[in-house]
Amino acid sequence: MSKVLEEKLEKMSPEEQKLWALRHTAEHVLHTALQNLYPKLKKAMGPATSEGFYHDFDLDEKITEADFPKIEKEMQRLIDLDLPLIQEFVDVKKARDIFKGNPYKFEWVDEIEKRGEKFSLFKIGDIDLDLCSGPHVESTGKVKAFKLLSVAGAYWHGDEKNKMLTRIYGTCFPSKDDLLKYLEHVKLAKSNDHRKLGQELDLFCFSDLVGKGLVMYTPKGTIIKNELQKALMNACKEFGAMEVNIPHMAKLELYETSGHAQKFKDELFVVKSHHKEEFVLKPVNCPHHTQIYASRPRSYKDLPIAYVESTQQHRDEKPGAIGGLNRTRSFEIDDGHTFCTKEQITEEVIKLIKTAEKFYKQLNMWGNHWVSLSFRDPKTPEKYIGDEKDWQTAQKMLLDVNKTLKLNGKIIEGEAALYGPKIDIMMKDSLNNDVQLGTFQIDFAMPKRFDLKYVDQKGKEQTPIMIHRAILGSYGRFIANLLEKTGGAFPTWLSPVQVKVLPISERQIEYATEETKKLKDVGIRVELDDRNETLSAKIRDAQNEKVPYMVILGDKEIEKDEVSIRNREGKNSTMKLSKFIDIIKNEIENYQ
RNA sequence: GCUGGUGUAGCUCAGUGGCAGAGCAGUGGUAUCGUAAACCAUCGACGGUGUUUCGAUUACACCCACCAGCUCCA
Repeated sequence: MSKVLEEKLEKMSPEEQKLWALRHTAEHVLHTALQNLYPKLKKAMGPATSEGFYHDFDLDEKITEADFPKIEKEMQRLIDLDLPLIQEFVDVKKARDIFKGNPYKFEWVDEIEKRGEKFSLFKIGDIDLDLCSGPHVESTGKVKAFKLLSVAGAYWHGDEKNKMLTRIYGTCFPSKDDLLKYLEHVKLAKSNDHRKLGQELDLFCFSDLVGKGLVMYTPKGTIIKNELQKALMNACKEFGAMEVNIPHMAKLELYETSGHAQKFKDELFVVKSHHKEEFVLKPVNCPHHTQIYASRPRSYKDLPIAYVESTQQHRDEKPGAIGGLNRTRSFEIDDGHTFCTKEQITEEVIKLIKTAEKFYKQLNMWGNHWVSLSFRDPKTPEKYIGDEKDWQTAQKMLLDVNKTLKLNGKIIEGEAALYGPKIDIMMKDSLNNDVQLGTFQIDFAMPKRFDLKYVDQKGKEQTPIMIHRAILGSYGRFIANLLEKTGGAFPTWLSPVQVKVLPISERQIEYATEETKKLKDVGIRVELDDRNETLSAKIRDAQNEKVPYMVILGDKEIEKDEVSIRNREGKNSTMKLSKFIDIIKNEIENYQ
């Protein structure tokens, strides 16, 4: 068994290990069934995953979901035969003999030979023999509830230079009940897809005329974005950050100096001037911020200097990478850079992450996340800039921060930024994919490349360190995630419409207009539903819009000079309008 | 960019090699209504460009957009 797999299994509970073995067996059943149905197919590889399993194979014939019933039937046949899974060990020669004509398995054989491990094979009855170190359940009959989910392409070894194989995803559970529950859960999560909710709640849109991956926020979506921005900028100013503002383009030279141009040249938008000049739309803000820092001499007494702004960035992403609000070609982020001494780094990062924690907690998002310690991949040093020693120092600092703040971060090698390691706040989206929101990055390299300086106590010039940071990251991604978590029922302070006034009949419209104005005058976002509809219809619509409060006005309310309040949970109460204003104002202020 | 799929009205969905259908929304009316959909009428669409065909929304090709996955993500 490979070291990686061994470590992975060690971390699992006995139940998880059992499920893993079951899914792994289901995967063998899948590839055996495929081999039976498509004799020309070349098996490549297939593991169990946290959600199920998949198998990658090479086949000229096209396979679509329409073929699933046929494949599932063959799988069921193998399951019904209740074939035992038997482990065998062979030598190199035998292994090469068995997988003759299959370059993928040959590669595994070479790899295993190089590692000096034993050639372990698993046999399903007498039908299938595959290179595999297990573990498995004892027989195919143990696979009680499985389902094929989707078919997709996947590069061999995950490298786009390699051939694209066909991948079939499936899942498997100990019982039919568990499987159904899982499928139901997936369906529910998909119904909370931010793209669907954004359309339904009228928050943002796209246009073919404007272009792919270019989002536009509607008035309601803009309210959410602006409220987040206000709250965030206030939070940042609490620890002394100063707002700055930069243009959306710069000369290519700026990014050649920072190192971005070399690494991301295919993703830069180029803007041509009529004066023989060429600019690029800014893909990041750090280089601009270094130039604000560099605009005057700095003393150690000035440090740390923290710049922050909410601003758009533009990246010409590969078409296949674009989707919804999670990856657009123009997006706003809350970006900031702290210039400090080496000694100040840890304290500054801690301060920033604490700010983020507070911000996420306000929105009930702290706890849904996991923390990635995104370190560099020591195997591919060419992907990064800066000194080896600085990287080690920075990564050590992030480990300390992780420990101090009990972030429970996972080290992910290869996820670092070009110039330094990061601590990333990660969330799951409605499709269970990881998305990065907040990020905190230590950068020794860029200040050197821009030749940034400060004067220390002894009057000597020193190079500062840069901390790149975003608390919520991209507003689009953040709003998408918040939408998927809340189903669109935003807290009152973020709700585009906080109160909807519903007169019961035409008789109350005049009165309702006055009450609406009173609410508007105290800064509450309120709408009057004066359509010629029944109360039930108005409530239904307001409910679907996820409006936190409805103010219902009929003859009774007018007579008593009171309002009837219905919240979006369906609870009713009656009170004076002034009292309602106090309650809602209080709720909004306490949130922020 | 790659593999596979999808594209019919603002939204959700039918349907067809020969006049494209519904529900909701919108608009005009009637009812003046008490906590999740009143009633009647009415407007509105085959993503684009070519090809085959007497005739293409339907078949084919290309383009565009969207979806899932892979790759990428400063």
